[in-house]
Amino acid sequence: MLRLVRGGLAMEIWKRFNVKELTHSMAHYLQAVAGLKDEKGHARVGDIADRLGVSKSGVTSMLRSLSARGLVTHEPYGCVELTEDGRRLARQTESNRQVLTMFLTHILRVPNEIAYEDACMIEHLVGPESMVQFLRLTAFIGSDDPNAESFRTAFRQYQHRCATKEAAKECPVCKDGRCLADTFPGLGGKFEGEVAG
Amino acid sequence: MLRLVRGGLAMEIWKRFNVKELTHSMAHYLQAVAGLKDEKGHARVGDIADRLGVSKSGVTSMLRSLSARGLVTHEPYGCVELTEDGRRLARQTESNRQVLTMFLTHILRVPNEIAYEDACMIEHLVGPESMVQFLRLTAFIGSDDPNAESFRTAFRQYQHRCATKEAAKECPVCKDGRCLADTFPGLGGKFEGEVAG
DNA sequence: TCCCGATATTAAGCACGGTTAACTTTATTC
DNA sequence: GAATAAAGTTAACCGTGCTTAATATCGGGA
Repeated sequence: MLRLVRGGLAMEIWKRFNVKELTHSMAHYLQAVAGLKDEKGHARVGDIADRLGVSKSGVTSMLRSLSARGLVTHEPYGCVELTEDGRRLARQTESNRQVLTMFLTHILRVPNEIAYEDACMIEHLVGPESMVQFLRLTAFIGSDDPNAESFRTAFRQYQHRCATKEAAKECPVCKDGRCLADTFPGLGGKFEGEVAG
Repeated sequence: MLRLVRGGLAMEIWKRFNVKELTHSMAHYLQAVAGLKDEKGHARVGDIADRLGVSKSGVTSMLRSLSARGLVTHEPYGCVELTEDGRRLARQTESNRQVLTMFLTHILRVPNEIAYEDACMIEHLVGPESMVQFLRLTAFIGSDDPNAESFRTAFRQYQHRCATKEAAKECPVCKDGRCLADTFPGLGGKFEGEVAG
């Protein structure tokens, strides 16, 4: 599956993983700097290292990369500042994480710890077009629109039915009493009773 | 944010990115092998290289890694076979991609190309607990449950309202006539009229 | 059977994102 | 104001996943 990129050359979709605006690490460095700036007024190498659980030399090295991309400024032995681009990307990633976490916990009702981890893994990889739609769906399902309210109730009931094999027999979605989740690879019935709510 | 891992040591959530069962590349190599096996009956180095758009030496090298992890078998100059584990992971990743693509295109109505790319980026990163809930939500919204049907209609209308600033003024979800999408970083109103439907 | 072309592997190198150890700079304390 | 502690940097190294170039292996035709 190819798609054109700027310049006319083609690159397989899966390979674009490595040319994303931000790597997973970079996204978290930017968020660490933004968070420290908020909380303490400044971000220093040691603070970033502590917050991310990496060595100080690792931070120095990553700051070089981020500097080269114009996302932070950092003179040796000084504080780290986000550039305008860096601030924008930090905000965007943070917002993506919030929307995804909200969707996973409130709509899908995935256990919190799992939701946090999944959101953290993909926050920098989901494009803005999808993210805004995630936000719209989350907001709408949570709204007081009467259709949303009745949907919430019905979907909760459906999730409960799917959580036990016996109840799934009367499920309007599942076929032949087989929950879709049963045919879903890698699950092995491990979700019986797992859905909160 | 820490969480315990096997062995009692703690690892920051964001760092688990690098210790996932599969890397992004590995997931796609496995899927390539599975696909070639299906389509041609066998998978050879050159076929994999062509399908993924990488060099043959890159394939050889990656097969060494996958072999070491027990996901493929490959004797020099021979064909590549998936092990039981490799097959399982290939199936799981493929299934994840399908569920995510369906959710993004059918529920969120993200343009196809964008949905494919986003699904491809995150397919190996979303845990099974979240994936099965994605599947349930997608299935339920698409079902003929009357609550689902009225919800579909209402959500489509909401998406349309949000797609133009004027209509958003009457939106039951947005506050003060400001669509949530407007306060969402990195969008800059670029979604006016973008939602199909 | 020998040779050639296709196929595959190895070798060497690169960028990334880490590590530890050694060193330098800055800050604190007396 | 020097000694020392704390903070930061550099150097050397590692594994991953690619690249190109050179080499090795395999299979089919004269």
